[in-house]
This record gives sequence, C-alpha cells and structure tokens, in this order.
Amino acid sequence: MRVSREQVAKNRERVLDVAARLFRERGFDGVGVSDLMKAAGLTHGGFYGHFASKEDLMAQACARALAGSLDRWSRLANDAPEGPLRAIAASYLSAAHRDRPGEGCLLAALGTDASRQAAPVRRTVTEGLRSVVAALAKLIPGRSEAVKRERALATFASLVGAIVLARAVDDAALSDEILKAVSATISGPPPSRS
Amino acid sequence: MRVSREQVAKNRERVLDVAARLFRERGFDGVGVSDLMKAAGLTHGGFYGHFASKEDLMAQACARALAGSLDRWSRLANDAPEGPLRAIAASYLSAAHRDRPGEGCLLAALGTDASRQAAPVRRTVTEGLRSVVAALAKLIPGRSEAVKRERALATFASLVGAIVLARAVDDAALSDEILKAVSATISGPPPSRS
DNA sequence: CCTTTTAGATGACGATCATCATGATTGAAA
DNA sequence: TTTCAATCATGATGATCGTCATCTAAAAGG
Repeated sequence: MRVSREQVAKNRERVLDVAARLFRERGFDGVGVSDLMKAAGLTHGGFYGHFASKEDLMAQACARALAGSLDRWSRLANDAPEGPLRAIAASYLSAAHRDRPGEGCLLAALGTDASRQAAPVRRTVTEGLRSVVAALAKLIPGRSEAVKRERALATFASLVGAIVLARAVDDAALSDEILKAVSATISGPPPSRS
Repeated sequence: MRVSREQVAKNRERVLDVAARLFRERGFDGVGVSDLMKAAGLTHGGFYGHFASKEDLMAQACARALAGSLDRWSRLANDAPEGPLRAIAASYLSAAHRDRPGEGCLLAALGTDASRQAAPVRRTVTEGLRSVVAALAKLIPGRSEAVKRERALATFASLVGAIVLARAVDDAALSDEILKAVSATISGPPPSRS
C-alpha cells in the first residue's frame, strides 16, 4: 500500500515526533522500533525506508527535541522581555516540565543515557548544548562574554540537575523542594555574601 | 559445587560491587544478568539464589553506590576541615570523576534512568538523596537550617547537572569548560551582585 | 491507460534478555 | 563417617529485540 508523496513526508515527521517524545519518556532502550512505528500509526516494516538504523533515528530525534527546546526558549524570552532569564528558569523548573519529560528538555530527560551512546547521538547532543548555552548567554546581563558564557553554563547545569533530581525522587514534597531551592538560587540568591 | 559459608557471602558482595559499577557505567538496561555474573566470576545460574530479581539487585546496587559516595564525602570532609564543601565540590567536579562513572555518584551516572524505574529503585534513590543533602547541609556555613538545606539542594543539583552535561558532551574542551564554570559558581560566585 | 517505482505490511532471522528447573558437587551437621 | 542441604553450573524457556527479505498495491511518470 503505497502512499502519496506528502503522506510519506508526513509519516516521517510523525515518526520523528513520536520518537522524540517516547525516547524522552522511556529512554532509548525503553522503546523498540516496533513500539515506535505502532505509536506513529504504522507497522515496523517501513522503518528502514526512513532511517538507516535505530541509532540514526535516535540522533535525529535528539536534534528535533533540542530544536524544540530552543524554540520554546526564544518564545519565552520574547514574551517576557523584562526578565527573559527568569521566565525561562521558571518554566524549566515548573512542575509541569518535571511531570512531562516527553515534551521537555532532552538533556534533563536523557542526559545520562546520552553519555553512553555512540558518536551520532553524542555529536547531536553536543551541538544542541552549544546552541542552548549560546542562547542563554545572550540573556545574561552585563559583564564580559567569557563571564556570561561561564554563568550560562553554570545556570544550565543547575537547571538540568534540578529536573534530574526532581524526577528521580519518589517523594512529591522533596521533588517540589528541589525545584524551589534551585529556583531561589537562580532567580536571585540572597543578597548577603560570605 | 557448593562453597563455604564465607565464600557465599563474599560472592554476594562481589556481585553487588560489580553491579554497582557496571550499572553506573552502562546503565540498567546495558548490563544483563549474565554479563554481571560473568564479571563477578560466576555463571548466571546462581543469580536468583542471591537476589529475587534483577530489579531487586538494581535497588541494592543503588544503595551500595550511594553509601559509597557518602563514605567518600565524609572522608573528604575530614581531610579538609578548613574547607570541606570546597574539597567535595573539587572532587566531584574533577575530570577523574567525570571519566570514571562506575566509581562515581549514582545520581550523576543513573539519574535519568532512575526516574524511569519502579518503586524499589526510586525509594532507594530518594533515601540516598536525602542522606546526601543532609550531609551537605551540615557543611554549609551559618544561616538557618532551612537556608542551609535549600543551599545544599541547589548545590547538589549544580554538581549533578555539571557531571551529566560534562559526560554527555562529545568535546573534551567543552566538557572541561562545564566543570570549571560550575566549580567557579560553587567555590564562590563573583562577589558583585545585580 | 499502461508501466515503473516504491512505501509500507507481513513475516522471519538470529541474538539477547530475565527467569527458572535440574543436576552435580561439596561444605556443614549429625 | 554418613546424611543433609545448599550453591553454583548447565541448559531451556518464552519473550523481545534490531534488522532485513519479500510481497502488495497504489502513486508517479510517460
């Protein structure tokens, strides 16, 4: 059963979208090619017409997820021109983000899994992180470029760590506490200093 | 081939140690029961005499890894009484820690994987995180208990996020940069304030 | 309208997985 | 010394995995 040209493109897009979501929800090893295609409304047979391998799909799905995050961030920054960094941090550290990994940050959802993957995924993740940090550095006020970049890296590490811990924990109160603690540190640490 | 009583206990310990290491290196799904037992010098047959299931082993291996981290931290704190927090951060953010996940922090190695596990692992991880944060809070100077705890949570999130990102990245220079950036933020953020 | 091309469905391949049944070996108890 | 019990080795189980070969039907091109 052959389908029209646009339908082919649409199918490929849907597989990619579904993959980007399911991988973030269940991990790379937690979703098989068969599950994936079924979730996209197809059978597993057509998979290798679209992608060279599961690893190839993994890399492309990572790229898609990272691009989606960048989009979301720039939208958030535009909607809150007076405090773009705060708006992004609030969104990132929200319970909604924690509770829906399938639509959230790739690094927070697959960070430790990505470390164990081969070159294609690693390369994609690295480029994605570069873009994210560059975008974040632009939003950090004043100082030199080097300091802005340093603070962007540190801020993003805090954000990722917060979601990773908040999701790993089995206690809702502790999870909320983690998000709030990191939020307080980023939005503005207490003005006193040691 | 039956073995002596102490040998049984030693075997069990070795399986646990190997599991704690291999899980952190390859992920929960990346190591099978057969691999595990072989790495411990046994065959897969005896596994279910020691553990109820792979999930049971996963939880116990997590507990072991977390206990090991707590030990290491208290040793570091004792060896550097003038700046225990700085010593722990320096060790945590070292290239050695990044490059040897099998002997490092469980949350940094299996954080996102743990989120997707069932109750036993989640519970163990949660208790481990509680202990780690409590230990960290004791090392944070001055202020109220609540603020110390908040800062301990935020600090640990930064540490975990730093290692997760540093490991996920495929570029050694960028990886080093991440560690250094977070290190600078923790050891003492620039004294100026917005 | 007819031919060519190809997306996707079906099914099978070998490998690997967690788990369990059985048996052999041998410490520990009697 | 004899009997018991238990640990680990061997092997099989069924399920699931990524991948590929084959077949079909329909879109695309003339």
